[in-house]
Amino acid sequence: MGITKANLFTEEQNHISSIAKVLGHPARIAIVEHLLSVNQCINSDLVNELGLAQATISQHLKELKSANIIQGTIEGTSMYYCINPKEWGLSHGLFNNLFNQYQHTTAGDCC
Amino acid sequence: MGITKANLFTEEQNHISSIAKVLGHPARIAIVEHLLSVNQCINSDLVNELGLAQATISQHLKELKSANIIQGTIEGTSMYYCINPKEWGLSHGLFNNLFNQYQHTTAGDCC
DNA sequence: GACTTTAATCGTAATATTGCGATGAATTAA
DNA sequence: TTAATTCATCGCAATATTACGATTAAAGTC
Repeated sequence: MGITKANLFTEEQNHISSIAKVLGHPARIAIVEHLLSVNQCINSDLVNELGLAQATISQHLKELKSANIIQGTIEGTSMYYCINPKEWGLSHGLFNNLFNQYQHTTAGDCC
Repeated sequence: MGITKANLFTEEQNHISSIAKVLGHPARIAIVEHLLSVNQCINSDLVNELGLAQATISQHLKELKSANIIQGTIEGTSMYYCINPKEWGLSHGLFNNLFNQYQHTTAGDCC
């Protein structure tokens, strides 16, 4: 069937998994890391940086943008992309909550 | 062509994206959250908990296990699963590093 | 030995993802 | 106006993912 049964899960589970899914590709991690270090850049910068075709980078940017992880503004013929501060902070919180749920103390009776 | 060009990226980029990819499905988030709260459980527990078929849960568990996020031990006819503390801590660090790279101060000249 | 429980694996169908060449639309430069 | 720059989108091929029924294998119960 190939279609995820989103209705079985909570809003929060769907949210964090959708962020994780978008980060689940090395090119998109590389894009995000580049944006974190240079603050903002355009498509062609990333083509030079990563060695993927322009259409491929554009597609990855589209996915990052549709997940609200990045945002973009037009400037002349260029599209400047940067991290979306709000969603970035939100995602940070979601992942922190998840990872911090692990209790070393009570995890003694583990497999 | 549907195959990720892993050689273009660093070990760390491939590592964090592979963890993100595995967490990029709400069922696997739900499985991990359940393991975090009950410490250990078996396949059939998750079938009851999530409402997905046994084969589907088994497949998700396999992916979580192949990414080292969980581990399992056989006990009779059951397979007990739990969080893999080492990989969990490692992943926590990777995501923390990523999210903490965002600088509110220098991000003023953003798009 | 026959039966139950448990879960991995196989096979299959539907859908999604990845990557890129080609095309098109928009702005800037000459 | 013509040409160059920039990037989104289309269309396609290769591959991966999701979901589940059916089957199989292993261990425990009667």
